[in-house]
Amino acid sequence: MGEVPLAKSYVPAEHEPAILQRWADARCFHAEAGADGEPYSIFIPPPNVTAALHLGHALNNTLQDVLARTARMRGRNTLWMPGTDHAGIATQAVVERRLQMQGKRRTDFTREAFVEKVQAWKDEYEAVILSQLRSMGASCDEARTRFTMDPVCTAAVREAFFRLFQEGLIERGKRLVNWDPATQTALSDDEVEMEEVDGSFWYLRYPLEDGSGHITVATTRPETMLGDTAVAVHPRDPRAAALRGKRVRLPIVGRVIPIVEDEYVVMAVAQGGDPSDVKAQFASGFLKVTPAHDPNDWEIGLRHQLPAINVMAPDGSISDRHGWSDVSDEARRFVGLSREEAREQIVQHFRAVGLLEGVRPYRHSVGHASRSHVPVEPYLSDQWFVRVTDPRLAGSALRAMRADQRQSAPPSAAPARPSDGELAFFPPRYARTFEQWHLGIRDWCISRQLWWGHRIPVWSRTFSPDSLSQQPWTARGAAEMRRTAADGGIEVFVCLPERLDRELAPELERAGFRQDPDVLDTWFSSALWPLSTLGWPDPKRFAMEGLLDAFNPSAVLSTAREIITLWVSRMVMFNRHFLGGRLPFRDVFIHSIVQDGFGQKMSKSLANGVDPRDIIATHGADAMRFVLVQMSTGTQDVRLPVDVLCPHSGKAFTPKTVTTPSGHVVAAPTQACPTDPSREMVTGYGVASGLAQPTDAVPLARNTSSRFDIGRNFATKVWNASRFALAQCVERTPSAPGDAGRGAEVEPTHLIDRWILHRFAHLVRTVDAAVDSYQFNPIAEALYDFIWRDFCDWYLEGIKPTVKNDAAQQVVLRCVLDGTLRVLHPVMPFVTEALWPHVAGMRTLGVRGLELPQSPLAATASWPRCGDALIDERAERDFARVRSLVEAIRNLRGERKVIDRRRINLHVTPAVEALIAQAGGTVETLAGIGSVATSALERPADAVAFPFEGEELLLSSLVDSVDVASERARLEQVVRDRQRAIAGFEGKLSNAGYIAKAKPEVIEQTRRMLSEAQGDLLAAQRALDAVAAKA
RNA sequence: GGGCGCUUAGCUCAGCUGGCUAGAGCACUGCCCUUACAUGGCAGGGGUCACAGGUUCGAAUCCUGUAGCGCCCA
Repeated sequence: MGEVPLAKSYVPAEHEPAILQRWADARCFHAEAGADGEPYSIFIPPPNVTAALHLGHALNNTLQDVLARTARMRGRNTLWMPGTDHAGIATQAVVERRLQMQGKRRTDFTREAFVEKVQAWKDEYEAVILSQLRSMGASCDEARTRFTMDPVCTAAVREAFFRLFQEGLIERGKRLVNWDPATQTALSDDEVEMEEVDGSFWYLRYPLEDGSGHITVATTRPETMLGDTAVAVHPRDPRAAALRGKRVRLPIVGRVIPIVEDEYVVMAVAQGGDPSDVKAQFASGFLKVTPAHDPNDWEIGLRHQLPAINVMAPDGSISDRHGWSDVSDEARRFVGLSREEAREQIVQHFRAVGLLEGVRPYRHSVGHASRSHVPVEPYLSDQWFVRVTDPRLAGSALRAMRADQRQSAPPSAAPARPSDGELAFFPPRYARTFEQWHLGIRDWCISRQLWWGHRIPVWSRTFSPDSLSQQPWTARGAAEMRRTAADGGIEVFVCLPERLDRELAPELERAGFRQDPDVLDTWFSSALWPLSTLGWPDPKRFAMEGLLDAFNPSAVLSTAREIITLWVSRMVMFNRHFLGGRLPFRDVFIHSIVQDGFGQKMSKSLANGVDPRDIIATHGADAMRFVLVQMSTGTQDVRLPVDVLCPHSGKAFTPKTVTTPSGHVVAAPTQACPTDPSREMVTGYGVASGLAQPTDAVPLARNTSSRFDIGRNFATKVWNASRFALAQCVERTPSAPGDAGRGAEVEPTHLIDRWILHRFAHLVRTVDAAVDSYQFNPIAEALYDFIWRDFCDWYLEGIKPTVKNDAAQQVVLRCVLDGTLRVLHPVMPFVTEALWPHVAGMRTLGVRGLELPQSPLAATASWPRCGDALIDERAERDFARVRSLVEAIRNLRGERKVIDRRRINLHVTPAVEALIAQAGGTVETLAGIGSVATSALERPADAVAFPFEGEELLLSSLVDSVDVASERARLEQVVRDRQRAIAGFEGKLSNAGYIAKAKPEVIEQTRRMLSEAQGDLLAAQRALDAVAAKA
């Protein structure tokens, strides 16, 4: 080790595979429950198996890896649990779409055969996702990789469902759900996207029953009028009193329905509605109430005990077989029409009979199914629900919140639970999202009419009341629930725990019971992720003893904003419910969203996401990780302009764009080669939209982005700085066996050595604080500034003349390099691991106060421990003076275009001479000084003066001849500059309020700066006089 | 409708509890292929901190309002 000379530059692809292999061989990311160190765990938010990961995932996983690697190096027993999610509806949809292209449908197959096809898709993408994670350097415990439909996860789902069922927290209910008539399944709220559509407001006249006239309702969905069971008016509407107690006769249907008063109704402007409210401008003041087909009407129906009449079939057509019984002859001709046709014909009818008062165009947002893109129908149907509104669930989630992040008092609970008040959000503002959600939470519909997912373990049968005998199932370990159906029959629901499947399921089926065909909402199994992956409820069965107690609760969940309600909430509720109040994680970190160059979120459906493997190919994994960490600020989402990489020429270019039907800007399906326009390529959007297919001649183009250049350059810089540092350490003293890095220690004496150690200690402190508060951008900034500016620009340049012959300085150099690679490792694991054998292999002596125990791998090296001995404020101050002196001189050199090679002479005062002596050659080296003269007595003919710390210093032999005019101009500029500064400081100091109220140290600092500026001014004026004398 | 965020250099973004002359990277200009690094070095130009009020000795930072952009929930 340490003998192989380092190549001239760091080429990621030449190192990454070998390093991955090194980590795999060492199994250094595998965690066991009983291992040394306090447990630290993170559960990966399992990515959907619908598609490969994009940079949004890469961002989240990089941040988790930074946390995991840091924890591991700090000596924590660290588990990062990887895995993937089956994503019921999304995955089924992609597979169905693929079948559709072959002209087939799901129903052409048996359920088992179809599920097998989805399984094949899952296997393919699971493998892709896991390999993406691996190539990013994610330090997951691969041996523990889980999939949400693994047997171990299924066991948890079954147990959770059974317990909730037994506890009365699962119920069968007729509710309005978001129904997708195309796929004929219920959708959760988050599977519904609002889209702006051009619709209309139709104004329909409903005659009053007593023949005294009519009222006019305004609606955007006239076809639902068949199911109207009331008309509502705002109680403050001036017309309400006269109508109180009256009824209307519903046209077409003939149903006589009441007029109710409800504050939900938007008043028309003419009746006192808010003129600035668009709805009020369109409102008639009367609202048709259709509880079975509108969520707001459903609520009104509940308030006024109105019947709900469902007039549609699951496919969205008008139907008299799903709850509509009072079908009149006139209404019969609408039965069987699609909802679109029904709308048209009903409007037609109203027009024909003179009851259509008007139509006004209206643009409004309508919920669309996120997968099938058809308008969602609020639909009354039988579904399974989890009663999350129960205090045992939602209330428990609220009580878990940390007191300082809560706006409202938590619901009281007896008894208090162990993790009450421990859940914290970073950034804290997201606590509000969590709290608001739980305060307004609604029961959670968990059935999905799909084939891909966890099948609902409930068997049911309807009995007539007289034939219902004693059912034997509960006595044998099952749970049972009964309810009376609309037709008077008794429905019996039997829920089986998994262990009884084999025995009881066949018996149930023989007894006429049928298993619910539906599957559970994906989030049901996701909600159990921190439990199921650790073997709950039966760790022995899966050889996972001890894991649950060691690694649950986890340290932190890192996820995106919208997940707070979808997933975070449900994990908190379930984990606490099933583990006696224990939280699934103590901290929740919400990361920023990666957008494309047009400010659009990267998404699979838009295909504007960039595959992390593309960036790894062009820039390397470390470069990608560094930039992602750097982009992670607490406030803003991140814009990432994406370029296309031409497969013909290898050139990156900005693609031509098109606007999609949905109004998004994306790279056009095909692009021309930037050097040879006759050659073309296909973009990711081209493939995803089906508008283009890659071929040999027109291949798929990968993406890249110049945003990652800085990361690539930084990795190169680290590599070369290390290479140089290693080359300086000529006097290698091989470490004695067994002395494990705690041998003799060196006490640094050079100012520059003391300074860099101080800076290093400061770096570690900064990174520690940033990691602990989940502030990722400051981690990257601190590393970059320290390594590039402090270490490379100042330290390495400064020690060049001395280090070769100074063994003690070599020790400092090696130790700082070693420590730096450690602190950098969590962000850039590959380049640090590649350098590690060379650097670690060379370490012999240590520096007092800096603990760097030896380790065979950077990944398992311990985090640097910096003692107080490294803190040296004095060195910091003195070196700051050195820097400003060097900068002043360089500034003059730059202005005069003095080439770097040319040595110049410096004339200084005794005070500055002392500083230069203390710096021990650093000033001469960094400023290109040939000689330092102590006397300001004589002024060489070619002298150029500059102020420094209030004194006049001179440089000579800068150039062969001095241009007096430009010299004067420069000095006059200095004078003006200082005069302006002095005026500023004096203004402050002459302000009585400032003197009276500002902090003393602030005033003191202003005074110091004033006096220095005054000294500088005098020096500049003296120099100006000297120039004038010459002219 | 409720909630949250953003607007700082040409571009992408820092700037925490108010206090040095507002920073970084890229881009731009000049000089330099000096034996770690041209994926580099040195120097430089560039900002009425969206707008209008207010609080304060002092505001990019705190408060109010206005305009624009975006996200989440309903």
